Amino acid sequence: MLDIKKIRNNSDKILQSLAKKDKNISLDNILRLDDSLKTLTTKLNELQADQNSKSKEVGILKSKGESAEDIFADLKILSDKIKELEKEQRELSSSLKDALLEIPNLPHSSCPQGSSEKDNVVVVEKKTNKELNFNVKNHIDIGKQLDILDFEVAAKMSGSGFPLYKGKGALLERALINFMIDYHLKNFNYTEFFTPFLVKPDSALTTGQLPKFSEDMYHIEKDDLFLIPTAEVSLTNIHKDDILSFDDLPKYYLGYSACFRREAGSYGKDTRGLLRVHQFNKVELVKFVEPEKSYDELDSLVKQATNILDLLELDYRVIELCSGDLSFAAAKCFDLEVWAPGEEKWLEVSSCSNFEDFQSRRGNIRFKNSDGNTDFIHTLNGSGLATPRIFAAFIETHQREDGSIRIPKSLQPYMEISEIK
RNA sequence: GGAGGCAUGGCAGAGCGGUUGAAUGCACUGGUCUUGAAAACCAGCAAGGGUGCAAGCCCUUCAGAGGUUCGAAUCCUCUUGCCUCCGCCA
Repeated sequence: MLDIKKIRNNSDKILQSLAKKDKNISLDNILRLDDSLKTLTTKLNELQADQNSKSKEVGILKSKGESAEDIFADLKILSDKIKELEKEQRELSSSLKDALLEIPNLPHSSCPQGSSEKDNVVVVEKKTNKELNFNVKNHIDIGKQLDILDFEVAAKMSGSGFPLYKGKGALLERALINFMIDYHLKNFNYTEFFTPFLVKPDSALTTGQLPKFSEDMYHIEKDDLFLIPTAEVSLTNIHKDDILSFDDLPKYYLGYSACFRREAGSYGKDTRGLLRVHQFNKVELVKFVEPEKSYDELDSLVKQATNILDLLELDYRVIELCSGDLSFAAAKCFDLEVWAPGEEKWLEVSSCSNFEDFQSRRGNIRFKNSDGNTDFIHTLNGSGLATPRIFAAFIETHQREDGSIRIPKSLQPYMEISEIK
């Protein structure tokens, strides 16, 4: 959520900046509502001040045992008027808030300009694996041949888009998750969480999934709960409505979760096998940091996620998203993509974003700064990483001519085998 | 699922329908004292909004939403959360 004061005072600049993300945004309605609300509030405050002072007089008279009947007539009129204005104020401010919740975050000035993914910038590209000089298979064929993935059986019970990992495949999936969690825990100062997978609407509002993107999530109607599309939702809401103390910052949180996404409307495009699924596993990193440091924290976040790919011996690139390709809540974002030689495609396996104070305003997450004043904190998150596409790229990259899969050194302790065959 | 209890400032914890934004303690900040620290003493210390160059002034907020009343932290209703007991259960 953007700061209404900033919108009020710099509407042209803000609109210009928003247009880099979405040209169709208008602030007219918001400015109009804000103006009405301000006028109304000023008037209401005057009446309330009058009411307060007169009520105080009543208190004094009563304590002396004197009659206050004369004042009551005045107060009755005041009271009626105030109730009327208060109702109007409630309506106005809730309309204003609803409108503000629909406005995306401003892109950071350093983001490349552009309207779509075509304008994204490759900042790092690292291909260290040798070209495979045999008949390269894709992950679906490998999965079938080694009997580690079964999409047919999964579809029988859940429909398409729900992978079933089997045998060494299930082991590999579990090993990847544990390896990634341990890596971040051992090398950086993260606190591990295992969070709820279902959350209340308010939580999804904090991180920006609601109100605009309710169609993307699974919703349990009976209990009004949403299945989390990412652990970002639960991890960020740990501090909803909190005021964190400056000495406790930065806070680095990590959590594995299953992630659930409806992916409505994405049929047919890159949906084969593990490429786009409704349920997947992800280790998520979330940071709560002071505003001055959030861009340094973004850099280190990207590095931390990237290191995993180095250790898994995968080919990858880091993409800096252009303004037009940024998500709703992000001010700046880097995507990590791995090369899948069987699919012959780059697969997005991580998204590392700085939200600045966009989420913290929505979730009312604040901190006491070094001056002792409270201010909204900056939040960041990054996948570290999402498994299904890692899994696909992993078995495609490490496949051998004889059909087996090589397990890199880093992962061997987690699997206790050096190959899947 | 059934029965009951509770919800107040960073924390703990008072609070009669009326000069209560809210006693007190802890924590925190500044000062006095001290070579320094501790202790003691003094002072300050909620958030949000409006207005003003500023000092300041005004308004709102006692889980949330409604209601009663001239006036609500205090009374009523609903919602949410937590706790205790019973039932069920991996």
